[in-house]
Amino acid sequence: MDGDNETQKRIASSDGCSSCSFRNSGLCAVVIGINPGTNHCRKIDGAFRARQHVYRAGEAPGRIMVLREGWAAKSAFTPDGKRQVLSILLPGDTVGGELVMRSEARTHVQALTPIKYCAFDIDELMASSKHEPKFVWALVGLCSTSREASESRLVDLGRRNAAQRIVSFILEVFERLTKRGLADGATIPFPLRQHIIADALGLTQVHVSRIITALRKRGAIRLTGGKLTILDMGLLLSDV
Amino acid sequence: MDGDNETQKRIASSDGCSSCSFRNSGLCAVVIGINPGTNHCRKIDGAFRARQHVYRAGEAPGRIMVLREGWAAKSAFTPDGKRQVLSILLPGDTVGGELVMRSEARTHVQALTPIKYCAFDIDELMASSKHEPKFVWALVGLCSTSREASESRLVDLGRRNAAQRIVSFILEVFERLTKRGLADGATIPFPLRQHIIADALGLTQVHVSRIITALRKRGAIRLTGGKLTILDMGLLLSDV
DNA sequence: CGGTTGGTTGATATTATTCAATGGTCGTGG
DNA sequence: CCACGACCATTGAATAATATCAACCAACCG
Repeated sequence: MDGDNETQKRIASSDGCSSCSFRNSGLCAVVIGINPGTNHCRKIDGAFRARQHVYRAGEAPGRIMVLREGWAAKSAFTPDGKRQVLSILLPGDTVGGELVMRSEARTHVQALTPIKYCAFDIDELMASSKHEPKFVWALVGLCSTSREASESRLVDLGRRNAAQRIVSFILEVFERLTKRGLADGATIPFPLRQHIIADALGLTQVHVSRIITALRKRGAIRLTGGKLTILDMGLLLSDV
Repeated sequence: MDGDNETQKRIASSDGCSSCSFRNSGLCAVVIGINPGTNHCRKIDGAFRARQHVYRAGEAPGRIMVLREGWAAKSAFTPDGKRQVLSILLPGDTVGGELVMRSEARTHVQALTPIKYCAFDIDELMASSKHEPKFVWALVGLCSTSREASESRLVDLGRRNAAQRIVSFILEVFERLTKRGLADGATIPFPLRQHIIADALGLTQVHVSRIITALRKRGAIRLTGGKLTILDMGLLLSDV
């Protein structure tokens, strides 16, 4: 589908955590809490270029990652090659939480922009934390959050039309970025191609184009140069 | 939407577990393992009639249940009242696992047939098991399984047509029942109304009717009297 | 400069919905 | 036993939503 060659550069920086804005949230907070001291838990920093695969279905990456910068998409493919994007991964998101339960990935994760991540070795993590209820609860939290996200996407795909899906998709991304402090008022970074949005929402790129054009003409949003601004929330919600 | 009156009968049978076919699987096995002895963990047996709500979004049922008999559906509703069935619950399934993370339900669970269940009080369960890694891992397992199910449904809704969705839905149910020993060869109980199937797959009841009719005419399945038989797996898969 | 990627637009085709009518099944009460 | 109502399934015709096909444009990059 796209010939990338898995050449992520790995930087052996033993602790970028102190400067990381996600050190106090999600998985990182728990891991750092459980393995205190300077060298909480061995990890590897790394990066991928836009469009590279982080891992593919069937692979066993053996590590769980936290996105530090950039966006990625987790997707599944039908036997006849159609793609369904299961979730959009934003900075601060955990990638590969599923690998704790089954070492072999069933989904593909692909970088949508250049990304930087930090990775924990699953075996080590399990060895040191398997019996730590705090750690396991963190996994429950991660899984539960992403299940809720899948379920609300399910409602979108099953029972809402194209315009409603796109609006609720935009709002979801908007809120997630805002919570992480990555929004600038009503403006968020929005590097997604229409094709990805289409594959996330069960639509075609052409149809996504039409609807986004309509939203723009209506004056509900501005979307240029990888930035999206919500100009009028009322108008945006007018057909949801 | 439907005037039911929550009149579940509660039978104070302190231990139906010894005769329960699900005592060695899923949540029950873990709870029994953690709280050994005759009275492993206080629980309540109960029943609902077909169509009754087990709980509604916004309620805090305060207990987690295991379905012993009968089928149920977990659904969400859009603001304009459309229903999306998130999952079909079969005998042996855990109902309300989500309530461990947030006490207030965000989904509705409704009995599709008369059901019997057995319920654990969440507070008690948490008090005795919160720090038991085995218990928490069981939650990870439950959540993870249902997330995978949501995700594969997501692929159906996003990227497959009506016929493909219906076939894969039938096969999913077939496999789940078979795993639990509730199938009789190629025949399974199938008490689902077309309207429920439609709401699970993002279709209309009318369209479900057409497609099932087509599957019957083609000789792929037999479906009468609440029983479904797969007559020809090849034919069934011919448009998937 | 030419190739590639991403986006827009129009014409047309397909898929699924909506509306509407009809018949079957099942339980309940006379 | 039959009549009744509630629920469920089937079918046809008309319509709406979305996909497909195809052309074109703009931006970007080596």
